[in-house]
Amino acid sequence: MNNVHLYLLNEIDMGTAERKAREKKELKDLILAAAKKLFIAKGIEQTKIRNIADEINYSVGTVYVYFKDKNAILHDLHSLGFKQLGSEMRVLFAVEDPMERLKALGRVYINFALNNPDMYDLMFTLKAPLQFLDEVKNDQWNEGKATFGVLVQTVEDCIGRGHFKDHKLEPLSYAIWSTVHGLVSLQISERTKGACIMQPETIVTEAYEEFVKILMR
Amino acid sequence: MNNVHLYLLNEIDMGTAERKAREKKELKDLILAAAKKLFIAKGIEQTKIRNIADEINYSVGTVYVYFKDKNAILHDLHSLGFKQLGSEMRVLFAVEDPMERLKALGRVYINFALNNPDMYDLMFTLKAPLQFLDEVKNDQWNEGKATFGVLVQTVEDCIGRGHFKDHKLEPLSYAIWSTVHGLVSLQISERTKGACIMQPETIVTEAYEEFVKILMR
DNA sequence: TGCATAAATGAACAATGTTCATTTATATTT
DNA sequence: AAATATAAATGAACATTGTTCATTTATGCA
Repeated sequence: MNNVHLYLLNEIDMGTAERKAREKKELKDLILAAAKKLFIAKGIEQTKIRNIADEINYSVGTVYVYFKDKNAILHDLHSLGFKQLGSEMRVLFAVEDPMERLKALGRVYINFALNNPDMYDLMFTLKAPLQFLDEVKNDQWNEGKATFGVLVQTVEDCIGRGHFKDHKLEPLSYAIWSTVHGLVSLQISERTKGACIMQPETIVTEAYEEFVKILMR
Repeated sequence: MNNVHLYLLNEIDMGTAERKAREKKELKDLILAAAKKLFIAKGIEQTKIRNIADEINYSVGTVYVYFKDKNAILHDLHSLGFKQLGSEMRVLFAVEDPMERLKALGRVYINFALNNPDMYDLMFTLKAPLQFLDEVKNDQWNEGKATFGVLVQTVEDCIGRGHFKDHKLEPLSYAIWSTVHGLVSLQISERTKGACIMQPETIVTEAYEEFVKILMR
């Protein structure tokens, strides 16, 4: 047992450890991908852990080796959603005029929500992903904070250019967020179907146009 | 078997039938009251049919004699919620100035939601009460339609007094509904906790003030 | 009092999230 | 290369809960 021996052993150890870590991550990602696929196809409630296991040809128990419980899966997917929405939003920092950027932010947000309604529910409505935070991590909802930050930054830029005089930054930002969230969440929870006279397919974008008119006047 | 006999029999029949109908309604209301109490105390998901049965000292089966399934209970409670919210809103028709009425409608709506968060979820977020509609009744969501109607009527009155020039009635009304819905639903789904710097307790009312400022300018 | 109808019951079932003792595969040591 | 130790995967079994239905109990009527 000389130094060289030990050195080689450690090298090998490191190599296999890395590979194992990579394989673990790959299987975890596989589970997440299957979960997302099934959520989108059949809805979140209708997707059972057994379905996810079947989808990737693993046993139920394996899912629980990689995730504490269903909430943990939901939380990870919720984080993936924020990664996508966040990057779509941050692209808009390329828009110089903050008022134009603000308008575009709303459009991006609305499109994301209507194109990914289950993801949106996970990110902004369901309690499950936040329950995971309560149980396992600290209270900070970093994903939401970062995304809201993009909006606040943009509103601040607007104020810097002389808009929204006599308005408080954060309450105003929260009101704007609420409007677009309300637009899409009423649509996603199907509260526009039986209640409106006009076609529900266009009400969200039409209403956003009215909101923008009011905001910009 | 003479006519008088038949007449008396029918009289009695009618009386007992009425009493039975009343008793049936009373037990149904009892179940609903127990369900509401438990929902508020422990949350909707955490309230089991067995809990409701225990609460009123009846067996599980009895609940299913009076309600098709849990969705039916949720739908009836959702309707009760709309009765309350609707009457609170219609009181405001006493306010002559439609712009003042509009402001007050928002305050009433927000207060209702924050004081009855579980009811609000039932009325505007959860799918369950609407699933009952899909299964049993026609598609019309009459409760929502009537309540939205109060808002539309008020916005129409505002337009009649020269406000909101160049705005479409229903899209604008939907945008306003969306804002207050967004304000309260983000709060109820606890998306303000980890994301905002300021105290989440006051953010809803502060943001509503900002929205009103923008709307009325 | 006996009968018919309605109401209430609760044991049993099905679905589903979760656990854990056991088995299988992989890595390490001799 | 074989033995051993460690890690991963397994699926049967459990707990919870919505739901059903054959049976029992109560009520109204002849």
